[in-house]
Amino acid sequence: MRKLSRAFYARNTIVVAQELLGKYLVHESRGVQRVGRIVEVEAYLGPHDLAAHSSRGLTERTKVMFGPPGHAYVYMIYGMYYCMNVVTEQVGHASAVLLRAVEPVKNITARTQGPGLLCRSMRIDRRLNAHDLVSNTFYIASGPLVEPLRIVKRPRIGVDYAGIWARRLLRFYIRDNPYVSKA
DNA sequence: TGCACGATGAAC
DNA sequence: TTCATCGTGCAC
Repeated sequence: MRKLSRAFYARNTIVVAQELLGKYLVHESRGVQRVGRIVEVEAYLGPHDLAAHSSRGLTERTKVMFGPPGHAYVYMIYGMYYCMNVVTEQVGHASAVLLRAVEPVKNITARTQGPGLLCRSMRIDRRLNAHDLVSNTFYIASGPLVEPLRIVKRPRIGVDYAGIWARRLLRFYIRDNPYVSKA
């Protein structure tokens, strides 16, 4: 397992999103290290992307998106779930990749299909917002070399309000992987 | 200071 | 299709 560096995140968001597939999300809390293999993501391309939170401008909630790459943007949705994103590109670009599903690898017992369940199963909550992912307790790593993944591209989920941006193929997942969300 | 609503998930 | 549940963003 090789921890991803800041340089990995400081690149084109669509590239980072697709390369995050097959990587390992690691979170250690209260002495328990949980690991999940990322199988589904969505790219959010900055303030001009009407589906992205950063399209509302720099606010208290979205300021992490406007910050440096390689940090976690964690927010609460519908009053009961958290969603986790990885900030990409350069400071001010306000782009991120939403992690939508992982395949359980270590110390995960609950379901992991969908962004809310992913966070619940890996004990990711508001306290991890703005956390640096180039760290020792919360990070993403690459595993042993594998054959190229078959990646499916689809429109993003739950962003129908975003006009033409809702139709762009910015949701990526590993073909035939059973842990991809059904939505 | 109030209020409509959401990058969800589950039940009906 | 409806509902749980609450922080955020914006209207007033």
